[in-house]
Amino acid sequence: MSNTEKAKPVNFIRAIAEQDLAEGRVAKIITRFPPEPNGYLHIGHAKSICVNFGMAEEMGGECNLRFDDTNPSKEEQEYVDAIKEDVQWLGFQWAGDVRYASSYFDTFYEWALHLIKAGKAYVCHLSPEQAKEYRGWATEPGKPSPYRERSVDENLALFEQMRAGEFAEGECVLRANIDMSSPNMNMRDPILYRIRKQSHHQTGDKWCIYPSYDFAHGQEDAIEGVTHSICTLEFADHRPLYEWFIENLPVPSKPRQYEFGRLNINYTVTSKRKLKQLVDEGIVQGWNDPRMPTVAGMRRRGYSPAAIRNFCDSLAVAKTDGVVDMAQLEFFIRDDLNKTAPRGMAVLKPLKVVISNYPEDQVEMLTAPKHPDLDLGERLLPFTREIYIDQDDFKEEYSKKFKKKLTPGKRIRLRNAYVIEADSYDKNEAGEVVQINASLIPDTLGKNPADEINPKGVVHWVSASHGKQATIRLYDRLFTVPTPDKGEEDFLSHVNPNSLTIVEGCWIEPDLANAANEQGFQFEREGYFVADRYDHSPEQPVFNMTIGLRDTWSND
RNA sequence: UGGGGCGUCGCCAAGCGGCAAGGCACUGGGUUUUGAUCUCAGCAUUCGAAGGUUCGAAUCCUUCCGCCCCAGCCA
Repeated sequence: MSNTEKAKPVNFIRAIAEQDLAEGRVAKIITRFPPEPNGYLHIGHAKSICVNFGMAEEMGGECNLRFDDTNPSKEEQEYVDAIKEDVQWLGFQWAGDVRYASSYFDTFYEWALHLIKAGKAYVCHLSPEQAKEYRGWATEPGKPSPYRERSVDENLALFEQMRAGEFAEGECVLRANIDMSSPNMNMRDPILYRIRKQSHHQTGDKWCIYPSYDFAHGQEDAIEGVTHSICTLEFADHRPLYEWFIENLPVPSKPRQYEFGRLNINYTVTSKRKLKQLVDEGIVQGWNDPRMPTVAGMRRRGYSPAAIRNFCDSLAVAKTDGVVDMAQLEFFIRDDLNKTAPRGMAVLKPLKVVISNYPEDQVEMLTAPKHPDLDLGERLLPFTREIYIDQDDFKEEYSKKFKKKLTPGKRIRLRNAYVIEADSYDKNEAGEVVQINASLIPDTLGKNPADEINPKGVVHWVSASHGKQATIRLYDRLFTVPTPDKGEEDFLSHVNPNSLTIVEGCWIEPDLANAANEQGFQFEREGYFVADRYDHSPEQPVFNMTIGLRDTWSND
């Protein structure tokens, strides 16, 4: 491997774009990210955003944000707002104003008229069931609709009636006149317009007919001068139709469509429909639940935009439809947070330690760097006679395996503080260890004990009298199987019932209570945590676990 | 099944006729007041399968096998 730069994953679309630029086929790369506002963006969209905005950015081009809002029955303004926020949070800015397919509806209507006049579109009164029959099947060609031969004038009049609301929903549609025997089902007289008597989040009640995806998408691209229209593999079959419209309509430019493999990650789902189901059925607490693979969820979980972008950029843009390991995403989350997150100490399962030879009323303000490498300044750690350590860091019996834990008669380094030795411990009626009685080894601040009996391990701690209490929410994967949406059973049957654990009564070092919402930290020896975007306050601190530290030792 | 797309290490993925990059994961060593980080090392005689062409094939040709997508008045 070269030590100056890492091998970058390939992007075959980018290679095409570079060639188009070099050969002068296009003067500037224009891409677009075209979500339908029918749900929140997820990690798969994040990759698409990185591809579209990233390519434009790096190649001196532009990328539009365009809502593909051609179906009012599924779309909402809430989603429009959330999507805009997510794109910007990821660190991208679209060229000019936000675009809407719906703002081109007048043009699409004119173009529909254009096709009718050219004898290339007709109003079809077949019912949905009949249309399905007429469409034929893979091995058998479809039959022409009995309405296919209507005259131009009749079609013009009928289409005007459709537009005027004189037909009921489902009564008729406008179809293109292409090829009922095409092996590509998309070419068997596809629908251009259907009736939807619903108000639209952008256009209100202006229309009761709405263009189909196929009749809209390429033309939207053409209107905006998009040069490279990038979408996922399942649209490859639509490309001939995309091109048919571009060829048969007086469009201002000729965009080209390219498809790449959609991003899948194991132990989660990336389908707006399924994510919506998790929300609607109350399995999670909303689209921005930290367990969700949505951009808003990952944000609330404490994933940084940089980490998400690094992950997306590590993925190749290719035509294979694979499933990426969650571990790969997690690597980039840790990688970024390790480099940037201030350190702190938090005790999740408190066990009191009383240091018998430390004066009861004494408080020493120790200092510790906020980051081991970065110059983020120092924090103050009050050290007192009573402190808390984690229950897991004390073992009643010493063994080689527990050499890094505190055990009776053994010493341990308190992180950023002194070395102590456990003298005895107390149990309650239930037999649980409730208190450690220890003694402080003098003159061990920043140095090893004079007797050279050095501690083998380091544990984190919080002052019992000066620490603050906090609620910490722990997360586990949302599904118990790698591919919850494959196989026979409903994906909901694989939901992990223990994906959320709320731990009350955790102790955090005092400064941490003042964390700004959304500030991420590394709680040393535990993992990365973020002050909840909505629920955290200095009075009632609430942290969400972003991800645990890499753990290479077998826990007992 | 007709059409479209894809099959290279557990996962992602280079390679495009000259003798298998890289990342994640994993394993082992070193450093360490985070069992983290960092660091060093290991990790496909083999490229879905079988034939063929060639001095030489993951790369070319045949056939076969497997997986995904379309058959909504969804996008």
